[in-house]
Amino acid sequence: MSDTGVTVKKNIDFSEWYVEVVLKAELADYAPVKGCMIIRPDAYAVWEKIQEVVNQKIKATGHRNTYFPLFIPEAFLKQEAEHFEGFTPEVAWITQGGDSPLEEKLAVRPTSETIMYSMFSKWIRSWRDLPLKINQWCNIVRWETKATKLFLRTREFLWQEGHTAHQTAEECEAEVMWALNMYKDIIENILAIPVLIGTKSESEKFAGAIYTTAVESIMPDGKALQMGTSHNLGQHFAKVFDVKYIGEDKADHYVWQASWGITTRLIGAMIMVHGDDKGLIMPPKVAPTQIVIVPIPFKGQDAEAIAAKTCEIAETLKTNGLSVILDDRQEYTPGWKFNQWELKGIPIRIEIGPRDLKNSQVVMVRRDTGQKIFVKETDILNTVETLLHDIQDNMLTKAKTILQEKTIAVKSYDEFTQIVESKGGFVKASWCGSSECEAKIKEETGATIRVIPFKKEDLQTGCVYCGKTGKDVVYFARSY
RNA sequence: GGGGCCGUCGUCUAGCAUGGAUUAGGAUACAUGCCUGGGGCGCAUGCGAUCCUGGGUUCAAAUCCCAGCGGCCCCA
Repeated sequence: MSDTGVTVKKNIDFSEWYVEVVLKAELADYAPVKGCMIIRPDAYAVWEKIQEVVNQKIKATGHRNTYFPLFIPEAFLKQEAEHFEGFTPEVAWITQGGDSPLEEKLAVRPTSETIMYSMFSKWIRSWRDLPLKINQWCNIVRWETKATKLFLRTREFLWQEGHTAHQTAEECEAEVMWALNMYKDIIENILAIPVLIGTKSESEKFAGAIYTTAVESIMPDGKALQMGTSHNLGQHFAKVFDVKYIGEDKADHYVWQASWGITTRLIGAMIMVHGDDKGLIMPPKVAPTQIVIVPIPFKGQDAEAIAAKTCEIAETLKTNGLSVILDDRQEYTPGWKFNQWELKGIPIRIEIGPRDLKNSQVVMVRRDTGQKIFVKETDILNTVETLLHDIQDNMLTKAKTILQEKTIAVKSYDEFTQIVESKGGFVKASWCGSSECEAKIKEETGATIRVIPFKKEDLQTGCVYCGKTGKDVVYFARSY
């Protein structure tokens, strides 16, 4: 047994498991610069798949892609006080160009609200220019000081940021919810990760927003992970960047704005939620390779027939739009290849050996359950398509069970701390709405409010911390 | 923010306590040839190391000391 495979069990040492899967499945690597990562082809392909789906959804609703500069003048960031205060601890600055110091230092964008809206004020003149709905795919930098965690916490990462301007508060609010639901849909249906949605508390909201909505999920170690955010910026930025339009009523009005984003973090979530002791498990809808075909050749004339058959099947699958690898490498044994492709998380493996040739069949093995199925040659295409759907469904179902198991409603603070400190997960509790209680809970347990759900609930108890009338039932958790 | 652990061929690691002779050793990977092939196959040969970086101590440093860089874990 070599150490090319994962050497620790997911439920024994989760952190180590995660590092090994990421490195050994060749998803990413540490860069020579602290806090930075290299996204390798298999992971980048997942990102491209996410981009494809997001692009399709945002374009269908009239958003267009753009590109804004990486550098933001200091004055812009300072324009909106709360925004500046929120981001300044983790902004990277450029203070010198070539040999000469800059007169005004430039921020490496931590997010693009300010530079974008400075342009919005130039572009928006009349109500006919609205809504303005743009998006950009880019890298951003947030100068983290904590330990690097590939995909989850790096100083530079990739994301998508949508920015819109509207005539009315209602329309803006609808945009915020539209983006949030789009994220929920993609994350659940493409990445097979079930999520909670809701708003963030005052202390957790985006710096400069009126309110922030978020998509949150729970990881197998009981920590929550924010999967995407959609902010209602109201008119805060419009007022400081002077983004105004002349309305049908001939009067000047400030626009209402929304911004929303998802990041390459999603890939980290996918790895954590779905992987097992053998390595990665890719949801079929994002898998760069959906099927791997492994010939089982024996010496003698069968070998050629098997090779021909595997080629033929690979071609058929490819022409039907499936992504296939035919692993006909001579230097590895079938068993070795099985392990390798399982590590990489390919959803379906097809084996073809002499026995199968004789019986006009193939062996299919699904990555999520390990189940072996004998399939008649004539049924291959149908079975593959059914299986891919089943695997996708099964992965979501499994993940939903985990989410359920890891969501526990509590009525007392004792119960609360006990759960947060033992198994973690989402702890559902009443909260009076005060940021003092929220801060105390964070200080004492490390748990923060992940979301305040849109659907009001009543646990029939007062605030889990102070006992006063519960305003909302919210989800707490320690988080990444 | 606080504490701890770690860094030696591509990878995993021995050596470090008690400084010098192991030529810095092994495994794995890689290359070549043969052999194998339904769960990490075997044999042979070969290639492969600024012992993380910089300084210090010493006749002598992978080994001891200091600083830095990078990674991991725990606590808040």
